[in-house]
Amino acid sequence: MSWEDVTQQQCPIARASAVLGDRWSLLILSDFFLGVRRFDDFQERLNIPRTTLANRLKRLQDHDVIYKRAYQGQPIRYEYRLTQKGRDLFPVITTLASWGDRYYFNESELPILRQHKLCGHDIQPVLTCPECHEPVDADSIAVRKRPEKPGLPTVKRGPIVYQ
Amino acid sequence: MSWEDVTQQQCPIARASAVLGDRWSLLILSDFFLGVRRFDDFQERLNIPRTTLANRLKRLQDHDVIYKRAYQGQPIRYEYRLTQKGRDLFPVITTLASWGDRYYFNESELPILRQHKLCGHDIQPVLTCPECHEPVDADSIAVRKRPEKPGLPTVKRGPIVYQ
DNA sequence: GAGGTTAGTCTAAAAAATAGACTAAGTCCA
DNA sequence: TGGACTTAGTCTATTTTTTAGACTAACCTC
Repeated sequence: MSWEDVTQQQCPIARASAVLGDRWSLLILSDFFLGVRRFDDFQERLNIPRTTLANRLKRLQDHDVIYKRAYQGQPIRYEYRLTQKGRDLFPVITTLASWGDRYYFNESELPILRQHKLCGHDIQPVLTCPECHEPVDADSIAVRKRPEKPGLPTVKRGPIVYQ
Repeated sequence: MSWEDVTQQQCPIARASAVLGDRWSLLILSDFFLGVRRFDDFQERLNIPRTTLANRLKRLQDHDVIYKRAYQGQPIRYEYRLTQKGRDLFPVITTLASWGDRYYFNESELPILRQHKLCGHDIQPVLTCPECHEPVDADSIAVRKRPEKPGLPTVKRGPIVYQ
């Protein structure tokens, strides 16, 4: 099975990995959420090779996560912006940043602070249930395969239990 | 700047990318949360090259995300388990799965369903503010650099604004 | 002792990432 | 009119990483 085949599996993480599964994409996305839009700014901030950056921005465009937009003419110059699909990666980047903050920095030494505009607190957002509003973690979720349906592809990678 | 240097930056996403920034790690983690523990199970489910899988499991161990545990003697065989640090990646995998679900599958065709044990609903968890309990997205967060402090390294990649 | 199981390692080939020079198309300055 | 600057890339040769697939170790069961 080629990597292309893997990414076409019946698995949302496989689809997401086709877009974000490499050294740089999460870092590039994180810079987008910090306001970065231009090729040279990404390149200098991340110290990413120019060829690699061009390839990544191309792939993010191909997957409709960002789009290219002229910000001046004469000479025409383009910048990159998040699409709605791209903006919807905010929870992924935020939870990853929280994890990195927790395990690689002391609380008083966090490099970036995130303030909730509504209530004014500096926060690390938490995952909650949209129905009962309780916090959610690995132990509070039961995972199962979608039932097989005629006409739909088989789900191969379901939950497993040993013994 | 080498990749090793990038990953030592004052940035939680850079640290996290040192662990998870590649084709396979998010998929491997996602399988861990589905209960997978053994080398051959990961290998068969993901169709990952055995060499690559061995390298990834090694790296996840080096970063204290998983640990190796004997599950039988004669012949002794090892399985892999998530550490607390690994279990704390649940919000990352879950939000990524939600994003993949939203953009790559119809609602009635989601491959994996997640039920909140407490209230019984099938859910896609949402990100909320731990202080005021309101949902949080990119627009509701204001980001800033930690103020420079003597004795602490400079934060180089802060938010930027054009014009 | 033949064949099976599990968790890897080994090797050569293919693919991807990298550093760094270069290009295009305009600007601004003198 | 020419030289230096800006920005968003491309080009090329080299290095690094990934890959496929055969092989190994150590013990089991028949």
